[in-house]
Amino acid sequence: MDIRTRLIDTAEQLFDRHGFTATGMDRLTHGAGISSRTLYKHVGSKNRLLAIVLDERDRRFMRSLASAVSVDDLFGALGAWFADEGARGCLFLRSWAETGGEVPEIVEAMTRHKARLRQRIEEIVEAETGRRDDELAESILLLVEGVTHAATYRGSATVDVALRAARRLVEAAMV
Amino acid sequence: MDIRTRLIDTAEQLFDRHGFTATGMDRLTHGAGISSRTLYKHVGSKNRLLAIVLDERDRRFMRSLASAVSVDDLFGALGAWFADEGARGCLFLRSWAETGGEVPEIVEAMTRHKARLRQRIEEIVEAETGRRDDELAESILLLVEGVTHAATYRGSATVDVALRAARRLVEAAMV
DNA sequence: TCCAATGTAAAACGATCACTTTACTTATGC
DNA sequence: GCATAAGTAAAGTGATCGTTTTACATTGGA
Repeated sequence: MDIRTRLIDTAEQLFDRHGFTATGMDRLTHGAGISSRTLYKHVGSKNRLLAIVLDERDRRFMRSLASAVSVDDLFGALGAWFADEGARGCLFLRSWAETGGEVPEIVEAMTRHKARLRQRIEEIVEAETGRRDDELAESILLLVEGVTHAATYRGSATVDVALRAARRLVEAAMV
Repeated sequence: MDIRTRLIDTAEQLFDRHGFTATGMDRLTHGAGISSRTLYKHVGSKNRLLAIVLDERDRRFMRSLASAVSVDDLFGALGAWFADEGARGCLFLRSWAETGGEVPEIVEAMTRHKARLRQRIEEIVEAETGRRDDELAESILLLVEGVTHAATYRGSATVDVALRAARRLVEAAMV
């Protein structure tokens, strides 16, 4: 496995499980099995490493939603994501908050991800209902954001609740 | 103003705006205008300070929901909270995640708060519909959690979207 | 009046932070 | 076959971390 990939995977896990600031560079180098010199050659700084981690996570997350054409698909994919990766809240928002919104590259990574997510939901809603519906898309976004955070303390059954609520909102918007 | 109150208020603002780990003890002592010796006499440790901050925030938050008997009241109170305090995501979940779920007193403060929130929503739903409805309450919780986090990047108009979605779910549950 | 409590300022604690540097080894490609 | 690139281990950078301690000032109640 490529050094850079190994580093980014390790960093994503450590940042997600223990927090960004709480994760020291030595934990990262030991975890990835590389020297600190190599780490800095590859990613330049801790902040930049986080930005790269977030971009990579965004790509992987969006890939998991790639084939979704209904809210059933959407929440199915979310449930699979939580089962695979765990549910500890949105890493993008957590990274943004932990750095006080003061690190531009992290603000941008968060903003990019959220814009893509919103766009993807818009597409799914259009595929499901046959027309654009901003209000419905925004409501579904709220349920997605809600289940992402509620699943951390109420467990994965919350995904089913979110799906049923989404279905109700779709039905209500169809008439 | 009481020293302890001043300390807790200062800590809540700094933790919320800049993150828990990123906030050093010197920022806290300077912010509250006290010596580090006094800080430690009063709260014992940084982790304990955070736990106290969270408990105090929970009391204040619950007080802001005290008179709510409908989803209109609920999301009205939420909108007022965001307007007063800003919207940077749930401080309880953020604190829990930043400390990796490894600090018992913070895990407990988060758990207590979420249990109270869930209970309060259950009561509001019962007041609105005239009967207990776990599924509806859980859906409203998802919208509350959703708007808490989506408002950080989509602004306060999201509160209205959440309210309209909640009304739809209430209507759908009434028939 | 004097003891105890409560506060301050400031230094010291050892640990750890992100990051750089030095000195050396190991591959790779022309 | 030899320069170049890419890696290692490990020491060192100065700053900052959370916390404790020392030495001293102020104050309120028995």
